[in-house]
Amino acid sequence: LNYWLMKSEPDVFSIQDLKKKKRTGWDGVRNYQARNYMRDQMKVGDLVLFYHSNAEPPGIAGVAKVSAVGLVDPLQFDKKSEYYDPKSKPDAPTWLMVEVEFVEELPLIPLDRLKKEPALKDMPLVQKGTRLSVMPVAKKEWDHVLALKGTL
DNA sequence: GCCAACGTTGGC
DNA sequence: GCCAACGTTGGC
Repeated sequence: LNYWLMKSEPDVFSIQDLKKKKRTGWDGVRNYQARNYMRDQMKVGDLVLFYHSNAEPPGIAGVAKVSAVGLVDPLQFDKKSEYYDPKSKPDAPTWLMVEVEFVEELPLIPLDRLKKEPALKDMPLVQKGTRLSVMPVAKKEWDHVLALKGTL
Protein backbone atom coordinates (compact mmCIF):
# COMPACT_ATOMS: atom_id res chain seq x y z
CA LEU A 1 0.00 0.00 0.00
CA ASN A 2 1.44 3.32 -1.09
CA TYR A 3 0.50 6.91 -0.38
CA TRP A 4 0.23 9.81 -2.81
CA LEU A 5 -0.69 13.44 -3.13
CA MET A 6 -2.62 14.66 -6.16
CA LYS A 7 -3.36 18.27 -7.02
CA SER A 8 -6.56 19.58 -8.49
CA GLU A 9 -7.83 23.09 -8.95
CA PRO A 10 -11.09 23.21 -7.00
CA ASP A 11 -12.62 25.58 -9.57
CA VAL A 12 -12.23 22.71 -12.03
CA PHE A 13 -12.70 19.65 -9.80
CA SER A 14 -12.83 19.77 -5.99
CA ILE A 15 -13.05 17.18 -3.21
CA GLN A 16 -16.73 18.19 -2.94
CA ASP A 17 -17.17 17.31 -6.61
CA LEU A 18 -15.57 13.93 -5.95
CA LYS A 19 -17.85 13.39 -2.97
CA LYS A 20 -20.87 13.92 -5.21
CA LYS A 21 -19.52 11.93 -8.14
CA LYS A 22 -18.02 9.13 -5.95
CA ARG A 23 -15.24 8.34 -8.41
CA THR A 24 -13.49 9.94 -11.35
CA GLY A 25 -10.80 9.32 -13.94
CA TRP A 26 -7.81 11.53 -13.15
CA ASP A 27 -7.59 12.99 -16.65
CA GLY A 28 -5.62 15.93 -17.94
CA VAL A 29 -2.20 15.10 -16.50
CA ARG A 30 0.38 16.12 -19.12
CA ASN A 31 3.61 15.79 -17.22
CA TYR A 32 5.72 12.70 -17.74
CA GLN A 33 6.89 12.31 -14.18
CA ALA A 34 3.33 12.53 -12.88
CA ARG A 35 2.16 10.10 -15.56
CA ASN A 36 4.91 7.66 -14.71
CA TYR A 37 3.87 7.58 -11.07
CA MET A 38 0.29 6.82 -12.10
CA ARG A 39 1.26 4.32 -14.77
CA ASP A 40 4.09 2.46 -13.06
CA GLN A 41 3.60 2.71 -9.33
CA MET A 42 0.00 3.30 -8.35
CA LYS A 43 -1.97 0.27 -7.26
CA VAL A 44 -5.65 -0.21 -6.56
CA GLY A 45 -6.17 0.55 -2.88
CA ASP A 46 -3.40 3.14 -2.61
CA LEU A 47 -4.47 6.22 -0.67
CA VAL A 48 -4.34 9.79 -1.93
CA LEU A 49 -4.22 13.20 -0.30
CA PHE A 50 -6.50 15.40 -2.40
CA TYR A 51 -4.85 18.82 -2.67
CA HIS A 52 -6.54 22.02 -3.78
CA SER A 53 -4.13 24.10 -5.87
CA ASN A 54 -4.76 27.58 -7.22
CA ALA A 55 -7.18 28.02 -4.36
CA GLU A 56 -7.60 30.52 -1.55
CA PRO A 57 -6.06 29.15 0.51
CA PRO A 58 -4.35 26.18 -1.15
CA GLY A 59 -4.17 23.03 0.98
CA ILE A 60 -5.11 19.43 1.58
CA ALA A 61 -8.87 19.06 1.35
CA GLY A 62 -9.55 15.35 1.65
CA VAL A 63 -8.64 11.73 1.07
CA ALA A 64 -9.28 9.52 -1.94
CA LYS A 65 -8.43 5.95 -2.86
CA VAL A 66 -7.11 4.53 -6.14
CA SER A 67 -9.96 2.43 -7.56
CA ALA A 68 -8.58 1.50 -11.00
CA VAL A 69 -5.25 1.76 -12.84
CA GLY A 70 -4.03 1.56 -16.42
CA LEU A 71 -6.87 3.56 -17.94
CA VAL A 72 -6.46 5.56 -21.13
CA ASP A 73 -7.03 9.30 -20.68
CA PRO A 74 -9.74 9.94 -23.31
CA LEU A 75 -9.00 13.66 -23.56
CA GLN A 76 -5.80 13.04 -25.52
CA PHE A 77 -7.94 12.00 -28.50
CA ASP A 78 -10.58 14.71 -28.09
CA LYS A 79 -9.76 17.49 -30.53
CA LYS A 80 -11.97 19.92 -28.65
CA SER A 81 -10.16 19.34 -25.36
CA GLU A 82 -7.33 21.52 -24.12
CA TYR A 83 -5.66 18.20 -23.30
CA TYR A 84 -5.79 16.94 -26.89
CA ASP A 85 -2.44 15.46 -27.93
CA PRO A 86 -2.04 15.12 -31.70
CA LYS A 87 1.09 13.02 -31.26
CA SER A 88 -0.65 10.29 -29.29
CA LYS A 89 -1.86 7.22 -31.18
CA PRO A 90 -4.90 5.14 -30.17
CA ASP A 91 -2.90 1.90 -30.43
CA ALA A 92 -0.17 3.34 -28.19
CA PRO A 93 -1.68 6.06 -26.02
CA THR A 94 0.81 8.42 -24.39
CA TRP A 95 -1.34 9.38 -21.42
CA LEU A 96 -2.56 6.76 -18.99
CA MET A 97 -4.53 7.67 -15.91
CA VAL A 98 -5.93 6.14 -12.75
CA GLU A 99 -9.41 6.34 -11.30
CA VAL A 100 -9.90 7.53 -7.73
CA GLU A 101 -12.85 7.22 -5.41
CA PHE A 102 -13.96 9.47 -2.59
CA VAL A 103 -12.94 8.50 0.95
CA GLU A 104 -13.38 11.57 3.11
CA GLU A 105 -13.44 15.32 3.18
CA LEU A 106 -11.06 16.97 5.66
CA PRO A 107 -11.18 20.39 7.24
CA LEU A 108 -8.75 22.19 4.92
CA ILE A 109 -5.13 21.83 6.01
CA PRO A 110 -3.58 24.96 4.52
CA LEU A 111 -0.27 24.90 2.67
CA ASP A 112 1.24 27.47 5.03
CA ARG A 113 0.50 25.13 7.94
CA LEU A 114 2.13 22.21 6.13
CA LYS A 115 5.20 24.38 5.53
CA LYS A 116 5.58 24.93 9.26
CA GLU A 117 5.88 21.21 10.02
CA PRO A 118 9.51 20.04 10.24
CA ALA A 119 8.26 16.47 9.70
CA LEU A 120 7.02 17.47 6.24
CA LYS A 121 10.00 19.44 5.01
CA ASP A 122 11.02 16.77 2.51
CA MET A 123 7.68 16.70 0.74
CA PRO A 124 8.05 18.06 -2.81
CA LEU A 125 4.81 19.91 -2.15
CA VAL A 126 6.40 22.34 0.29
CA GLN A 127 9.64 22.77 -1.65
CA LYS A 128 10.04 25.86 -3.74
CA GLY A 129 9.51 25.49 -7.44
CA THR A 130 8.01 22.01 -7.45
CA ARG A 131 5.12 21.89 -9.87
CA LEU A 132 4.57 18.17 -9.86
CA SER A 133 0.85 17.37 -9.70
CA VAL A 134 1.18 13.72 -8.63
CA MET A 135 3.77 12.84 -6.02
CA PRO A 136 4.53 10.05 -3.55
CA VAL A 137 4.01 10.62 0.17
CA ALA A 138 5.97 8.68 2.81
CA LYS A 139 3.92 6.78 5.39
CA LYS A 140 5.40 8.95 8.15
CA GLU A 141 4.36 12.07 6.27
CA TRP A 142 0.89 10.66 5.65
CA ASP A 143 0.42 9.90 9.34
CA HIS A 144 1.71 13.34 10.29
CA VAL A 145 -0.65 15.12 7.90
CA LEU A 146 -3.70 13.23 9.13
CA ALA A 147 -2.70 13.88 12.74
CA LEU A 148 -2.86 17.63 12.00
CA LYS A 149 -6.58 17.24 11.48
CA GLY A 150 -7.20 17.39 15.21
CA THR A 151 -5.06 20.53 15.69
CA LEU A 152 -6.75 22.92 13.28
C1' DG B 1 -2.61 39.61 -12.45
C1' DC B 2 2.34 38.92 -11.57
C1' DC B 3 6.18 36.29 -12.06
C1' DA B 4 9.70 32.65 -10.46
C1' DA B 5 10.69 28.22 -11.46
C1' DC B 6 10.63 24.73 -14.32
C1' DG B 7 9.45 21.77 -18.54
C1' DT B 8 9.15 21.56 -23.53
C1' DT B 9 10.10 22.82 -28.23
C1' DG B 10 12.62 23.61 -32.19
C1' DG B 11 16.44 25.85 -34.83
C1' DC B 12 20.95 24.98 -35.60
C1' DG C 1 22.92 17.62 -28.36
C1' DC C 2 22.82 22.54 -27.04
C1' DC C 3 20.24 26.17 -25.49
C1' DA C 4 17.17 30.29 -26.28
C1' DA C 5 12.52 31.05 -26.57
C1' DC C 6 8.31 29.93 -25.15
C1' DG C 7 4.55 27.84 -22.34
C1' DT C 8 2.80 26.26 -17.89
C1' DT C 9 2.24 25.83 -12.91
C1' DG C 10 0.76 27.64 -8.97
C1' DG C 11 1.78 30.60 -4.83
C1' DC C 12 1.22 35.12 -3.71
